[in-house]
Amino acid sequence: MTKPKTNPLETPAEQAFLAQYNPADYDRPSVTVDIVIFTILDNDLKVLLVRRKGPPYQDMWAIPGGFIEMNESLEASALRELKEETGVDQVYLEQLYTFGEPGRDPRTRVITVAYLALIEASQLTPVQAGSDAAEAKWFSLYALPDLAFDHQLILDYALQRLRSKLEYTNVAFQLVPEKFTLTELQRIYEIIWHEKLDKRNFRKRLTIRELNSTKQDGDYMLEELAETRPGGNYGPTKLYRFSDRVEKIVR
Amino acid sequence: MTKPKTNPLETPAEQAFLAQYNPADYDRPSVTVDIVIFTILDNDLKVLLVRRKGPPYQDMWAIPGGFIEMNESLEASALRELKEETGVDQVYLEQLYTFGEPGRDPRTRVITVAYLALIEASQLTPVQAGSDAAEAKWFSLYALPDLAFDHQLILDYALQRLRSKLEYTNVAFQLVPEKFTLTELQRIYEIIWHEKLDKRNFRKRLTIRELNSTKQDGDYMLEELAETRPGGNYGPTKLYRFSDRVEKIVR
DNA sequence: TAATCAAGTGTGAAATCAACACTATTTTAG
DNA sequence: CTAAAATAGTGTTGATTTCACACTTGATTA
Repeated sequence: MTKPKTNPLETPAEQAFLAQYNPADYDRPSVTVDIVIFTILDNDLKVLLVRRKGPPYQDMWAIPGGFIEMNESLEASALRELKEETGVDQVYLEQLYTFGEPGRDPRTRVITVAYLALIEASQLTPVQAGSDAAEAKWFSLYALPDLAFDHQLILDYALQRLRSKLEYTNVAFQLVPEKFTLTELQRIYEIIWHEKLDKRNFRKRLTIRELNSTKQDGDYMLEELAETRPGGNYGPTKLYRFSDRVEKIVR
Repeated sequence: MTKPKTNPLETPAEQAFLAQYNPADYDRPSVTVDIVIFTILDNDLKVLLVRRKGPPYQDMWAIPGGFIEMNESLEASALRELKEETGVDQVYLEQLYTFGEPGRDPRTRVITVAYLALIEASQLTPVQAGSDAAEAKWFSLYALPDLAFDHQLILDYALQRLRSKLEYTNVAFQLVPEKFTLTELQRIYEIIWHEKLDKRNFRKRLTIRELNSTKQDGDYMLEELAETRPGGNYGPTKLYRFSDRVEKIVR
């Protein structure tokens, strides 16, 4: 178990000795948490990037993140970073993948646990979205700058995950305001998948998934409201909402 | 970005300073890799566990694993541990999840990157499977002992992943010998899902999936052989094999 | 007030899924 | 050696799901 050496042959005595070793005695990598934060803004899928203030990769854009603290869970760490960057803390958050190639940070060995967060645009105050005090900016996923470290890889991974998750879960709900029209919901899918969907089939699938999913845990309910969109739209425009917003989807 | 402190307000000068900090200066957790190794043995789904030789959790069973080395990728680390435990190194290996709750190891902060490995029973030499030099043993997933650390949680997670992966990929191929009958393949599914499948539907789905999947990357081909099983079976027994065994499935 | 724009709604053909039973061949037991 | 037992192998039907496809209604805007 507690084998710090590659040597495959050890006497029982050696094994017992090694097993008692304190893990704190060994070389340890740094561990960071990076968060891919997606939102839908201006009819486009955007990701939040921050500009690096110092080397390495000075002035390049990067996924926000930081070192974990010793008494903090990975998820708490991700939430803390997220709050620091966006001011928001009620979001969908999911662990994505852990990247740990030895050369990925030129300074030292850094292992990063990547998270995926979805936040709804209206939760962002204009200050956070626009301010450059922290020099953070939303980028379209289809017009990205060169990224620091292996962050392009992480982003690719995140997009892939988001797309496939959209197929069999209700994560899209996290990207839509409290009240919305079905057309707005459809746009979310179209933007993320980058393809046009058929309106009638989309609505049909929604009600079918609705019925199937309701039997499960982590419920939600697509609820038709009596209200109608105040202004700015055409035709009859029913509003909907999700009565039980999903806190978190296990997988 | 490179913020080791929680203090959310920093002057630009402070930020620039922090950005230059060497990550090696900070508190670092220990990082381990744990591997959930599944195989099918005796008509049952088994996982390899090792008995702990020292505290904490002395004498309890645990998922094999160990500390990563500083110049080794996470995957290489997992492969090394796998080879040490089983002698096998040509296996399906997939990153599962990273567990990092502060209290999960009583000694110090230990973050573990869990991997899932599938190995085919015939690749195991009787020595590794039976020897207790390393005190490793295969346990049925349906008759597990109490496990050290949060390893039960990791195992639950792994089983869940395996089951769902079986639905939309061909990972089962990793658990079957070079040549096999369709009935044997079906048993793999039945054992893992813990439910009986319809023979005709199973075979039909196989050929359908076959046709669909072949268009993709990471191809495989279910190939019918002229041979027949030498002995020990009833009826006509066609043998099959996968002509291009899958190295690795991305997800 | 006429023209434009998006909302909203149903059907049929094709593919997929789920349930279901018998015959042929080999092994094993008497 | 012959009968009984065990497993291999094979299609059809009805139900469900998927996909393609077009017109009417109502609000906005010129």
